[in-house]
Amino acid sequence: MTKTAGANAVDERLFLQSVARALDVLEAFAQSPRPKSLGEIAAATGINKSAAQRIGQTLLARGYLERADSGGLTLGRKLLDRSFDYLRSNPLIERATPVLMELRKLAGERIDLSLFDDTSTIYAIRLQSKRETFYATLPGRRIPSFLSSGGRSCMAHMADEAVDDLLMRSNRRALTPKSRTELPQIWEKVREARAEGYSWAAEEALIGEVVLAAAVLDSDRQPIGAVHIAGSLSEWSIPDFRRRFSPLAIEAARALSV
Amino acid sequence: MTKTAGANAVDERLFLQSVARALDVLEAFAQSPRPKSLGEIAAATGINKSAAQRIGQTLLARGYLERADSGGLTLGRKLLDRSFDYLRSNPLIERATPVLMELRKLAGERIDLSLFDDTSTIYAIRLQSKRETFYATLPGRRIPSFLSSGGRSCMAHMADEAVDDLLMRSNRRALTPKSRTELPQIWEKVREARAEGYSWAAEEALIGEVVLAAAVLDSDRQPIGAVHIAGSLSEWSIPDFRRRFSPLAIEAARALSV
DNA sequence: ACGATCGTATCGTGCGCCAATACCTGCTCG
DNA sequence: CGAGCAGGTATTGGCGCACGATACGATCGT
Repeated sequence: MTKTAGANAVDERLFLQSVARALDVLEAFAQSPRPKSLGEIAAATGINKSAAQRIGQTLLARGYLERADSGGLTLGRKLLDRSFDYLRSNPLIERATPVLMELRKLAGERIDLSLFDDTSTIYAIRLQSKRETFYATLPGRRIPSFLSSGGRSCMAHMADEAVDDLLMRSNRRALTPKSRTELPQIWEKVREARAEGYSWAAEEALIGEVVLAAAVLDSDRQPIGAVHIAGSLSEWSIPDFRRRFSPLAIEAARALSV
Repeated sequence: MTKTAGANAVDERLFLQSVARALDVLEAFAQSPRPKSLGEIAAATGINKSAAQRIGQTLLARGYLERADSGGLTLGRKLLDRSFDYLRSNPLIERATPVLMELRKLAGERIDLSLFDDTSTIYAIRLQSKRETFYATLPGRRIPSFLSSGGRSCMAHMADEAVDDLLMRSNRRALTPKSRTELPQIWEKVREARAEGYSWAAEEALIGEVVLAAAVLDSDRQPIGAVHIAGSLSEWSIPDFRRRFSPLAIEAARALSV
């Protein structure tokens, strides 16, 4: 449970305990999304049963929790509304959508837009390819920045110290046997991304998958996200894939920058 | 702002005011997703500036709000995590994903999975078609049940009185000139859906679009969602579209039921 | 029949939140 | 140039909301 410390710290006296607890309850489902009883919620969040009851009832009344068939509580549909509002509110996503649709038509492969969020990277928009058979590539998924091509392409636009700092704070756990977890290996990819203008990764997050990504920059030239193109190694060699799609990703990312 | 009244009412004494207010703040962005100042938030939610400040700081610290460039507050990326958790937690979505992917490969048109939520219908999964050019079809979008093919296909599985009740509670505002807003017109479509096993709608939500949908039922034979297939009227005549895709939608919905 | 665990309900107390207020800063006016 | 406004930030005393212990009936599995 990273506390999002430092970046946006807040005066303790302005911090609402009950609101934070309510968020704790919702976040408790991140670890295991199964329905939970009041007792489980209390245990998972470290609050007592009474508080869990009150928070549960409140979130239930508002639709952020729902009764499960089992009698327990599950996450509620209202959460989708809030994430919809977020997607609408983000100007990058608004202007990215048509560009990404066009890109997918052109490339014919899966296109993702990821948002750079420090040590992790969030897939915000996912446009499946025609022959996609991989399991649930849901929007909202987070991937560690250090092993995603999108994260590395963003790091390529950061100062060396900032990259080092990010990598030090990352929990560098491998997702596949091919995941690069050692600092020199990752730095090598970051430098490559700086030279080439994009980054690529083969089977570092998912076996059989090759991805390349180019960073999207804001008006201060800071990376805010990346455009990904993902394909299957059963259909492409890595050199062919890079040669064919890297110009497309770079061009799309450039169009979305600033 | 429907209050989700009745369905899950709650003892007032267990209702946490500050949690509800925090949710009010997040929901305030639904009306207009632009960044808001503390004053705007206070005005939009009916709380005073002090409370808005405290709630804002708390949600900011947790990542559910972020500072906008302008200095105001916007929705935060953390909202995407919660909606991701919801999607993972919903068993229908889990088992639907591979089926829908297969369906899209087969149909070649846009596929949606919607969740039936009383007077409105939420698009939970959206698989774009190759030639999709329509503007941003984001997941989490809500459409009134009465004019969506998915909503009507769900109504077809409800008792007459329940349908009447739902329609009476709906705000039957047209989205396009072709939207059916009068009760007899809607009932006609519901009866048609009962007879055919699916429902269709042409240009009732979006000009140039034809959609058909079949309901997904739970173990109690209650409708919980629908499988949609959407195409463009520039490519299909309505009879051709119905003839070709209705069996696919019905079959997929049946596979997902129970 | 039983203990365990579920959700629900009650209640007195304490402290966490309330709202008013003041402060500082950067605007945009006249 | 200074008044005026709206922005975010910080402080405070007092009230009332939320706290947590506790108890209740229902439903399980044994």
